[in-house]
Order: sequence, then C-alpha cells, then structure tokens
Amino acid sequence: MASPTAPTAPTVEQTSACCSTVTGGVLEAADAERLARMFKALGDPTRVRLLSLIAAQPDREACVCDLTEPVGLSQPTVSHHMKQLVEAGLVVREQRGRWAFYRLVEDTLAALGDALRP
Amino acid sequence: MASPTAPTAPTVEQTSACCSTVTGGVLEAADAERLARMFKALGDPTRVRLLSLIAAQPDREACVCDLTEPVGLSQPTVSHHMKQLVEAGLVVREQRGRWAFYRLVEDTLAALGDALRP
DNA sequence: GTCATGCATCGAGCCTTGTCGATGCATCGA
DNA sequence: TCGATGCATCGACAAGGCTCGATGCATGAC
Repeated sequence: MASPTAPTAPTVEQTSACCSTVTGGVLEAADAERLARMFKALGDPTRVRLLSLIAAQPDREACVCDLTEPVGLSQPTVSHHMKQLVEAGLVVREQRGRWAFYRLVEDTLAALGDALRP
Repeated sequence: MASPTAPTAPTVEQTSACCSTVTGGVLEAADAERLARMFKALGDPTRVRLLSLIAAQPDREACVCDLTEPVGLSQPTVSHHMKQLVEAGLVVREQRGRWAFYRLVEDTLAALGDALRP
C-alpha cells in the first residue's frame, strides 16, 4: 500500500542537544564542534530557503522535485544541499516509491535555537 | 586623545531580525541571505568557543589576549575569527587603550535563536 | 520486457575559508 | 625619545564548499 506515513526515526544522536548553550559558559571542544556542524548547515542561503520551503508545504514535507524550481538550482545541487541538511540532523529523508520526501526535525531546530538564548 | 569610548556602531543592518523565521513560511532570498550570514559565522567550532569564552568572562567581555590561549590558535587567527563575528553582528568591538574588547550582542543572538523556533 | 521518471553520485572547475609567520601601527611605560 | 605590548593586516598555502553536466540506479507505467 502507499501508506504515506512511517515516521522514520531521526538519524542523528541528539544526546545532549539540550544542555550546552553558547552563552552559558565555556563550551567543551566536542560541544562546540557539534553545534558548529549544525550551524554550518544553516550557513548557506540556499539551505535556509530549502528549510523554509519544506516548512511551507501543505504536509510540511517535500520532494526534490518540489524544491529545484523555487531555489533556481539544478537537481544535483539541490540533492547535495539536502544531504548536508540530513547529515546535520536538521532534516530526515524518507523514500516513498520513486520520490524522496524530506521533513524538518523540529525538535533539533528548536534545541539549536535554544542554544543561542541566555 | 585616549578617549576610551567610541562605541563603534554595529556594522550590520539588523532591520528585521525579529520577523522572519526559518520554519514560518517561505523566506525571501534577502532574508535567507541575512540569516545564513549569521549562521555561517556560527559554523566554525572555534568561533562558537570564542563566543562562549566571552560569555564566561567576569564582565562578559574579553580581549584577544584572553582568547588565544584557551582556543590554542595564533593571535592573527583569533583576530580573524573575531572580525568574522563582528561583521556578522554577533559581537561588538571596543578599543580601550592598547586593548580591544569584545562583547556579545545578546539581542541579535537571541533573535537568531528565535528564527529557529516554530 | 522496455521505457520514462525521480533521485543520488561522480568528476571537474572555480571560489571561499582557516591557518600561519611576517609585518605594520598605535599605545603605554620608562 | 625609545622600547615593549596588543592587535590588525598582508601574503601564501592547503583544504573545503558550491555548482554544474554526465552518468548510474532504482521504481513504476505500459
């Protein structure tokens, strides 16, 4: 059946995404690296737009074919950016038939936002 | 004259750091670029640590000489990273005598964090 | 079985970035 | 005035990132 669900567990350990903040004291090198890896994924305007495009879809998910035209880049380039976002743990990928659907990992995004708050 | 003030206006327009969020709808290209520029500054583990080191100082400000040894990099490299953070609007620089003091722009950091919340 | 479709990967080209030592420029103390 | 100090800038190098066209690999339609 074309069951459109299957939530697919997040692929990244979000062990302690809760407890280390940028402004709350000296960060261990490992924590700084973990945070920087996620921020770096957000450090490209195309990827920021891709996230906002996914969030704006009716079902809050999108396939690559939905994304190439809005950002005005080739399909391989969009695939490349989506891979970066998945590896950063900000997005999850789910294959359904011929299509690959991407969804935001809202908890990770929110935790990342919290890391910037006092 | 050794006037110890001259607060040095922030170099980045923070026009609407309040109203555009990543998950709240499709971002304009300009908004995506503005956000990405700040996130990119956070996309290096050294810079994340520098921010946390400044936040952990007694007066919440630090000179370069306070930062080189903790991060284990040369003084020119630390100066380079601090310049990136200033240009991103996440930090302000103030010259006092021979020393250059850096302070976090907590409002901008908080607004950036809010941009990741639903 | 055959063909079309959606996507990932590959290889290449070009530009950006992180790092360093050397140097220059103020400021302060003697 | 002279030397020392704190910092920024310069030039150079290696490494990494963004982009593309070409290609490969599944899946689904006929």
